[in-house]
This record gives sequence, C-alpha cells and structure tokens, in this order.
Amino acid sequence: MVCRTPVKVKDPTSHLEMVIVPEKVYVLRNHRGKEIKIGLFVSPRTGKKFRALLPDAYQC
DNA sequence: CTAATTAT
DNA sequence: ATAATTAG
Repeated sequence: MVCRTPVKVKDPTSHLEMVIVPEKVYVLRNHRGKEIKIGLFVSPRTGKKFRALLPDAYQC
C-alpha cells in the first residue's frame, strides 16, 4: 500500500508535529481481530525513519 | 504478547 | 534476527 494522502503525525526524533505522506502503510491485526494502522515515515528534518499510528479512518 | 512490515 | 509501531 503506497500512499499520497498527508497525515498529521508526531515525529519522535524532532518531537515536531508534521503533516507528511507515509512511505508505506500496513495494518496490524492480532489473532483476536483487533486492527490498527501503522505508517512508515521518513522525517524530512532528520532523514530518520519512524513508524506511527495512523487514524483508523486513514485512506491512501 | 500478538499482529505485518521493513530498516537496521 | 531484532526493533519499532498500538492496544487490550
């Protein structure tokens, strides 16, 4: 799932709230059916990669 | 602890 | 191979 929709996430490295497009998005579903969405991001400031929770209603 | 993904 | 990510 490659996305273009910007999301507001907190960059853990710079501790800044930023609106960026996730590089990759995937869903975690445990054996009990609980789902969460994770985005893989690259911080434009540090170039560091990080993962963050996405809003449940996020679409690419 | 589990799930999926991928950078390290 | 392991960390990181969330929530219950």
